[in-house]
Amino acid sequence: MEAKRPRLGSAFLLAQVGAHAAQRFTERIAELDLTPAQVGLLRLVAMRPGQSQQTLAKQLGTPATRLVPLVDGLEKRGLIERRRNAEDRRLYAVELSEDGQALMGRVAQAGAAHERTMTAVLTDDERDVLHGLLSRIAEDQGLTPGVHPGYARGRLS
Amino acid sequence: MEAKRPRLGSAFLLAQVGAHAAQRFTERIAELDLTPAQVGLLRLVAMRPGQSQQTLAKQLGTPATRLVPLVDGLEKRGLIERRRNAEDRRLYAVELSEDGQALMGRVAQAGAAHERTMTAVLTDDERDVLHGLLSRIAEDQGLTPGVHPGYARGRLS
DNA sequence: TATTGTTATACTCTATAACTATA
DNA sequence: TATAGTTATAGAGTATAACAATA
Repeated sequence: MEAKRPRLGSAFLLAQVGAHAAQRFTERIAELDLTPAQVGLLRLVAMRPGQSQQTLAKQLGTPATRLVPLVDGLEKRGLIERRRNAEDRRLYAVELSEDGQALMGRVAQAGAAHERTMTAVLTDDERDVLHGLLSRIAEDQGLTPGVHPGYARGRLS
Repeated sequence: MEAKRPRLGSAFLLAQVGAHAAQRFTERIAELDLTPAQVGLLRLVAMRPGQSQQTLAKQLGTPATRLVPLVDGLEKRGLIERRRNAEDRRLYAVELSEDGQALMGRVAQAGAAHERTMTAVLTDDERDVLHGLLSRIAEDQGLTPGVHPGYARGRLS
């Protein structure tokens, strides 16, 4: 029973390969006892330390209520710290702890290994070309660098 | 407060742009009162008509129990038909109705429009290059043509 | 006994809204 | 009164397992 093979557009391929990439990365960071949501938050906190939870939520496009248990878990593991803002004591200033910074180093290693396996079939030149095309699409589509759109909808990967 | 801008790898860009592409496509087909899960099933049924629900579930990588309400909804709308297999009456033979085939034509139109907007920033030559690179990665990673990996984990996007 | 399809239950996850503390 | 953070509730969606029909 042979299947008809419809022409698959680049948009579908992007969604398909992108979901696969997210899935594989999820498996890798699971070895560090981290979920994609946690890594996304850690990455944002690493990029911009000291922000309030409301600000973080807005940047991730997620309701603030989702951040509370996320921050709770990472704080209990000693990866991030909530410090009270002296000027406005309603606000927290969320920062990475030393352990958190060390863990982000391991996340970066996992990301590098992930990068290699995902693009293993390409030559170095082709990798550069792909990166350039994807960067231009990301910018054209108004995507925030380093922020996965999945946060806005609860679906991570 | 300027942010450090870490080097974003192609793997992350793939996940980010891919999730965005899936999100935008979801919005487009919502105008046809369809979800990504429904479109994925319709596409598979269109490619290989007459298969049983168990076979469909295996190809989508999803538990068979998820297929039941999915098929139910599409059958009630008259888009697909469940016919009993005469040789083995435990099995259904799932097929597209005429309305279902017509709707898939509109889905294809939505997909084409989606394709144009997603790659609007690229030249024709660049579109071909991107399609070639993504196709090779998809094959190298063992992805099934036309099947979005999200089915296997419940997350569609 | 094995397999297809279905139903039922429990579980996870999410958002909405109400609540507390601070401004 | 307005805002940051938290908690509580209810809802949607999922998988696991039990069930009925057919082989």
